[in-house]
Amino acid sequence: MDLAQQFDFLASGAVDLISATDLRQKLRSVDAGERPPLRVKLGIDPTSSEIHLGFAVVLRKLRQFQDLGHTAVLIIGDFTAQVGDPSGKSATRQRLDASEVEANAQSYVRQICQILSPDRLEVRRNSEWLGSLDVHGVLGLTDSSTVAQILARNDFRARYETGKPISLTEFMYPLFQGYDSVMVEADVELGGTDQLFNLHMGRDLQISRGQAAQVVLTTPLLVGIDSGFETQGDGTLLPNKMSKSQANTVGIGESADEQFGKLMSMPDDVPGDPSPTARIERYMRYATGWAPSAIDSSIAGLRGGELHPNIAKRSIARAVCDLYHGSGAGDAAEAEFDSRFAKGGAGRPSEIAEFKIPADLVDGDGRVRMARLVSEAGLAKSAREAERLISQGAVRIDGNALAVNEVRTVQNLDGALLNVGKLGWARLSWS
RNA sequence: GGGUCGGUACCCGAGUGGCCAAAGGGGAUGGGCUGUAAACCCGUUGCGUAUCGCUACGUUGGUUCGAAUCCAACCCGGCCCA
Repeated sequence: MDLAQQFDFLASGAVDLISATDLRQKLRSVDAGERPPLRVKLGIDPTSSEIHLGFAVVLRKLRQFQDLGHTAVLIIGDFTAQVGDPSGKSATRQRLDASEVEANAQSYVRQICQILSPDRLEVRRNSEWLGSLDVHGVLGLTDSSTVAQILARNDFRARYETGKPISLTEFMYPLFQGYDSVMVEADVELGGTDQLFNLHMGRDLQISRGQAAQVVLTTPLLVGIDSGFETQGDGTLLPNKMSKSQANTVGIGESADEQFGKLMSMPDDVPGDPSPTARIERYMRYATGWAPSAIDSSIAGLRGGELHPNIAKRSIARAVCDLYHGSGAGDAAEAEFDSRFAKGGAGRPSEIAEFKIPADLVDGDGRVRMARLVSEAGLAKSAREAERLISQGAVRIDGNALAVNEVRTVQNLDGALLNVGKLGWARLSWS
């Protein structure tokens, strides 16, 4: 690739690029052999154990830098996770303890290797330098910014105006993230658009420490698979981004069947977006890895009515499965999906976990306490909830709804198929 | 530090001595309709070998036959003043 192509490749899909000139300049220096490949930083706070499709957007951008020979510097925010990033938050985030953070960090590194190349990858933890920062060091960070600057951020302002608490540690967060850039001497930092302020902080701190300012490149946020949204002060609707705290994620480490099912069940549209197929369009752009020309023609088809939304979703779901489980995984997941849910399908998954009936649920005459059985099998949160489900006819044994006070014995339950609602299945056994 | 308002279930929020396991909404969930989509309609939504018990309205005590509700102290948050 020549320089212009490199630039276009890296800048494609970016929301903010600060600045294009800087990036061109840096690429030119590398190309001319005047400096080593770029150090491209991406920070991730190990606040949950799963990487989802939303974060994959920026990870794949990082991969593109790797593919051009640059170095990916992945910062595991094991220190900052215990501070809590306020970005996009409307409430104070719960702080995590060190052991949770460590477990999440290890899980992250495993999953990230599904996207990043292990070559040209540098993984650092920010406790390395933040953990030993003394009061002098902290004060040195604070004098490069003002309360007004930080308070001007939308997420802080909204909380301030509605009387929600903002902790001082959250105020510090952008500084810590910026300091990471100084410590790893980042040439470029990537992030979602909600990270723009934090990324800018990195530039400011680098300049104040005599380094060249990093290039900042942000990628779009992916909406979640739910239909939720928040109404902003000016009345516009802000759909939920994909986020663990909203429980609207599709994890890259989830099974292909789960991914497929989740993607099929998401709404087509997005609150506040006029296109009735807006969500489908966004997933095409940000989750599939398709070529821009293919995406454009599919979207035209959706809008023109030649492409049915259901067909489009199937394509997206197949693409995602193929991306994270290897070519062919999408077809297999789709076949499984159809056998379960399409008309005339068996209605159940091809593989069902076995559940041994616990002895303490069986009385002297061999009768089994059904409500407890359903909850012990993990198909209801409590026996009480299981009772409700039974009364609603949602609990089936070998396909037949269980009546409220119906008596079942271990003998006739051994080997039976227990099913709750559309998704809960277990093969019972007794030994 | 002073003043003042507040802390209710997963979330938002009503309730200010018994009719309160606590209105309403969101979310979730069972079902109908469908494209396992949305919208829409109906049901459910603390736990427990259960016509009863336990836990729950910031915490701990107290008043009362009886407390989310009244009183005291304490903890936490918002706002105003310093």
